[in-house]
Order: sequence, then structure tokens, then C-alpha cells
Amino acid sequence: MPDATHAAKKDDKPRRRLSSDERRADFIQKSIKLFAEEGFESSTRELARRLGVTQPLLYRYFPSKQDLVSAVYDEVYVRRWRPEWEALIADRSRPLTERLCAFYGVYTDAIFHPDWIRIYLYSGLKGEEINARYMRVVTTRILAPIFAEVRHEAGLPERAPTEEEIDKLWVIHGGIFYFGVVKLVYAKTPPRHKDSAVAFGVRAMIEELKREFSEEERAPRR
Amino acid sequence: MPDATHAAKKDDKPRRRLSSDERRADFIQKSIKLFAEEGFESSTRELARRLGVTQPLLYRYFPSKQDLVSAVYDEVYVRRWRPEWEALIADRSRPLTERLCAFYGVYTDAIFHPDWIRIYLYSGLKGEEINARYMRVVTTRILAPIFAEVRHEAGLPERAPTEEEIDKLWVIHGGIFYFGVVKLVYAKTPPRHKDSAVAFGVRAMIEELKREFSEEERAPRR
DNA sequence: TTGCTTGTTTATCGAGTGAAAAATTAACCT
DNA sequence: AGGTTAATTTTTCACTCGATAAACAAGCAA
Repeated sequence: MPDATHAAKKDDKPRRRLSSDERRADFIQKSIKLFAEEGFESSTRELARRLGVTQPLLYRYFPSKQDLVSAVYDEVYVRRWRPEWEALIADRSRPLTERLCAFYGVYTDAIFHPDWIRIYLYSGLKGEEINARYMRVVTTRILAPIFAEVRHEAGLPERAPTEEEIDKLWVIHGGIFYFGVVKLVYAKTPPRHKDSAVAFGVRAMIEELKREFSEEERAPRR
Repeated sequence: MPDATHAAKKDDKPRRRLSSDERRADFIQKSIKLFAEEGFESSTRELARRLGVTQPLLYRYFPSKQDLVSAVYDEVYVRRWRPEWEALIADRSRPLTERLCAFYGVYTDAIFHPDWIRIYLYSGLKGEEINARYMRVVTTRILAPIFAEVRHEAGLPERAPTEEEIDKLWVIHGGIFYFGVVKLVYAKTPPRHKDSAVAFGVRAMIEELKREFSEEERAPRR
């Protein structure tokens, strides 16, 4: 009797054959979907089933399942970052609020997808190093520049943010991100008020930062 | 030869015996730790190993692993909620900012533990119904009351928040929660600036809400 | 057609999974 | 002491997991 545990197709009439590159890309794309849905413990057999191939074929393209996971990380984390985002934040020809709303508009357009958010959360829970690296990138490429721009708009001299100040920025940045988690992961509904939620967070962050800066001016520390 | 896959202790000298209630509670407490660390796919054998008992004993106390998971949900979600939190928010004898800082102080004291946060994230990714229920509780017992208090402090008539306004409150509430995620899950370090991060979020939220209310007063909708 | 390359399947292994049934034994009650 | 209850272990099953080796077959070049 035929072993069904590796069956590729029910009707094995049209057994097409892909080039090495196509097949590899197919594995990664379908893995993103599967891992996002069910986590990284998803079986290689379920993945193969979705691809319409048998399970051992995976090991022709990836030495181990962990190598496939790493390829998924690379595709999701690294390839979706747009360097032009950083220029958007620092473009002083536009009002700061407008700039930051524009930045968080395109940033959330990029990451507010169930695939991205769920893989991010899963890998974070796994304690993957790439997660910590991503957090450092956010800190230095987004939060610190925002801090510098708010100070500039407030007419204050440039200064590196303290750890505590970065934490305050994380509350807003994380709040915007977590708004996406609530909508896409928990409620499974499109984020209808994304723009006004972003604008609320941006304005609240800028104004509260300015307020704290002016208090600091009045009573300098140390 | 003895089968090691179910071994409880190496030295089986002191084989103590617990009461039904103690053992059941022990299963739940150790499950919280284990599931928080490794997710709900953790094996029942690993759990038994940590308890110092054999794996089939679990099935004397829980019909299935899923029943154990449900017991963990109950312990973590339901039992940690403090009804007095709601009174804290509505206590108009104190200034609103102070009230909300106090509320978020004790609320984060309750939930800013790796166990709670990780189980919350894991169960949310699994799409568990209890997660959606918790979100509704947060909305009606925390966010809507905060909305009412801000309006009251602004001298405005009572009014139910729109979905869009609740979303704005989620940005701050979620931001405070996600600050805990960043510290406890990603960075694995105690949230040193918890109080000032909370105060930042609270003040930013209150002031920005007031600002939007006053704009609304100037140009009423519809 | 022949023959070679390579994408793909078949078959299988060893370890680990949740769960059921039955045997064992510690603790309590007369 | 003896006897009973119930906590715990032993044994085992059917299944799933990631991974390997070998057989097969589609496409292409001669």
C-alpha cells in the first residue's frame, strides 16, 4: 500500500517541475505564511503539502529546518526595511508632525500585515538574536532621530537621548505597533482608524516631549 | 532495564506524596512557568520532569493537555484581575493624572512579569477566545472609564467613546503594555524606568485627548 | 534514440508526542 | 495489625516529528 504521509497531490497527473531558484523561493514564501499562522513548530510535512511536493524535497534546498527559518527571518526582517524612511524623519523642509505622521504612515503600511507581525512576535518569544538586533535598529534609526528632531523644533541644543528618554519614545512607538497587533492578530480585522491612531500617537509624543523639555529648561538637572 | 522516558527522580529514595489539591495546584503553577518559557507545545513529559513525577500522572488531574492549558488561562487571565483597579480610575477626589499614574502603576505591577506577558502573547497568537474576551474587558473597564474621566476633567458632557476614540486610547494603553514586552521579553531586563514611562504615556494621552476635545468644541461634528 | 543532469519521490529510521490501562504503593481508617 | 482508598508508576500504543539514502523521472544535449 502507498504511504500517504508524504503524498504530494491526490491526482498525480500534472507533475510539474520547477527550477532550483523558483522552488527555493516557493519554499520561503509558503513558509512565511505557514510559520506566521502556526508558529515555527509547524511541520515540514504540512509545508510540503501546501507546496504540493513531498516532505524530503525540502532537504534538497535547506540543510535543516532551522536554515529555512533563518531564510524566512532574512526575508521578513531585513528585506522589508526601507532606508528612505530615515530621510523622511529628518526632512526639515516639512513640519515635524506632518513628517512623523508620514513616516509612521509608510512604516505601518510596511509592517501592518499579519505575516510580518506574527512572525515578529513568534521570533521575539523564541528569543532570537535577530529580534534584539531589530530593536537596536529601531532605537538608533527611528527613536533617536525623532528625539533629535523634537529638540530641534523646540529650539534646543542637540543632545543624545538618555536611556530613560528612549524608553518614553518606546511607549509611543510600541503603542503604534501594538495597535497593529490588536487589530491584525487579536481582532483579525483591518486597522480602519490607522491614520488617526498614528496621528494621535505622534502628536501626543511630540507635545509631551516638548513639555518635558521646557520643564527641564526651567529647572536644569544636576 | 528501567524505562527512562517517564523517570521522576534519579534517586527515588524520598518519594513523597501530595494531596489531590496540592498536586493539581502544583501542576498548574509549573505549567505556567513552562508554557511561558517554551509555549504551549511544551511536552507533558518535560512538565512531569520538572514536577519530579511521571508523565501519566498528569492525566489523573486533567483529562487532556488542553484542559491543563485552560486551567492555566484561568489562573493567569482571570485570577490576576483586581476589581479595585476600576475604582482607582474613577476616584474623583484625586487629580486625574495622579489617578491614572497610580492605576497604571499597580496594573503594570500585576502584569509586568515574564510569565504573564509571555502567556498572554502566546495565547493571543493561538487566537484563543479568552484573549478577545480580555481585550473587551480592558476596553469597557479601563479605556472607556478613562475616556469618561478625561471628558469630565475637561468640563465636557458625558458621552460614549467612538470606536475611533477607543483606538486612540489603545495606542497609549498598548504602548505601556508593549514597553513591558520590550523590557521583559525582548531585552530580558527589569523595566527600570517603568514609572516615568507610564507617567509619560498617561500625560501624553490626557493632554492630547483634551486638545482634540477642544478642537471638537470649536468645530462640532456633523 | 541515447545518455546525463538534476528535480522529485519512495521508503525508512530513531526519537519524541499525547494518551490509556493496569500494576504498584504510600497514607489513612478502623 | 489489617484493610481500603487513592496517589503514583510501569508499560504500552498509535502517531508525528526532522532527517537520510536510495530509487525514480523529467528535461535537455548529443
